[in-house]
Amino acid sequence: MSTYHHGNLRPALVETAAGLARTAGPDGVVLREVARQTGVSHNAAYRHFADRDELLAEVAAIGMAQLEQAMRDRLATVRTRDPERRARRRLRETGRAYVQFALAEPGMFEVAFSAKGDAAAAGQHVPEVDGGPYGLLHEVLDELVAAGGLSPERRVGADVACWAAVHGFALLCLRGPLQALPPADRDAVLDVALDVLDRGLS
Amino acid sequence: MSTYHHGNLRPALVETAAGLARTAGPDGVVLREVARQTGVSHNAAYRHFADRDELLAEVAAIGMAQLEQAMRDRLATVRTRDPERRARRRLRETGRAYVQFALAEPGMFEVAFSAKGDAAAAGQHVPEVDGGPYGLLHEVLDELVAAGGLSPERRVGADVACWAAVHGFALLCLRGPLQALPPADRDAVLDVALDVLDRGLS
DNA sequence: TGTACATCAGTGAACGCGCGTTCACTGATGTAC
DNA sequence: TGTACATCAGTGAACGCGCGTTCACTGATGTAC
Repeated sequence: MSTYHHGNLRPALVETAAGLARTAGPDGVVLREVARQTGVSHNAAYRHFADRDELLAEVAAIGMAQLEQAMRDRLATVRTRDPERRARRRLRETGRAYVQFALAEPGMFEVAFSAKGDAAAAGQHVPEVDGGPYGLLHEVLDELVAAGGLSPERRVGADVACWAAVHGFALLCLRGPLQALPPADRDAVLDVALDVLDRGLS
Repeated sequence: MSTYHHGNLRPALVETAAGLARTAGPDGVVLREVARQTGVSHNAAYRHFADRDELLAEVAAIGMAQLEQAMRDRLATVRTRDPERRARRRLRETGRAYVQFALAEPGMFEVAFSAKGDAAAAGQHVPEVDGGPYGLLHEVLDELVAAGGLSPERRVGADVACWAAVHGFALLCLRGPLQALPPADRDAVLDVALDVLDRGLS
């Protein structure tokens, strides 16, 4: 039996679980189904994870990493030269990519934000820059300050203002009253909201 | 048996369900538990609701109504006289009340936004003014335009920008990286975010 | 006012489901001598 | 190189749980005559 002493079971389970998360969200990550799809008995996972939550937390981390990567990929497409316009453009693309990921991968997005008490985050008040989507936003806002597009005193609450705006927009589209908005309108409305943000920061 | 021909079972079930929603969110609204707490057999609900989703939708409507009421109550406390300042202040209190309700009543808030396909909303793209929290926001923004605090062309995307900001902020606090933020800091950070919004609109 | 009867709004038992988790186990692997 | 043995990483069966939903039922209510 090739599944016996699989050798690679932990990552294999995580990968399967991530697939389920993608298509079915947090509730779709069911231990027995993960085992089934990995071709292993339904309790084998307990050799590698204390319980379901531990597996889910791993998937959440993957979701966060994917979200960050999607944002980084998008940032790399900005070709603007002028430093301030460039920084401003990068900020906007950050937000666009965030929303786009959330809408393209709603299951993963939801799992990423469904982690119970994240042990790492529990200690700190505002999350310190730790990489991840928040770290990236932080970087981009720092760039904007450096380029002169944002005064240091307004830099303070900028992170949260930006994040709240795109996060809220994404969720209003996913589970809220903007559900039925056609994609084209969605982009337009998002752009207007990002304009407000842009104006509010400068 | 006083529960036999209860006479008032439907509203009684909804009320019990709302209580469960408050304390335990959508997953807490369990038909059998609702019946149990109402003192009625576990299948009696089927005389009044097609299924669990129908009951949950009713609770969601209550949640929305409560949210709106919390916002209206807060609006009534604004005493500012100068029309533009007044309108601006009212807009801010709208947002504060929204976030405050979400944090004070996370279960209800989540249920309010967890309704499956809301039949009413499915037809329209951007929800028309229908009362509810969105309708209230709409009114307040109209006031701001009337008071000269917001130009008509910037009025267009203002609804979504405002709603996304407070909705996102609330969710980052409830299920996101701002979970551990102490309440006092939370208010301060929200105020900064609302400042950005305010500046972006004017 | 009294009675027959239709209708309504509950009941109790059961179905079928799938879950997370635990138990004692066993086959595969690697290491010491 | 061969063997004994400890350890590791799986297995299969079972537990206990609670759910949503359906069924045939029955007690209570109201109405027509």
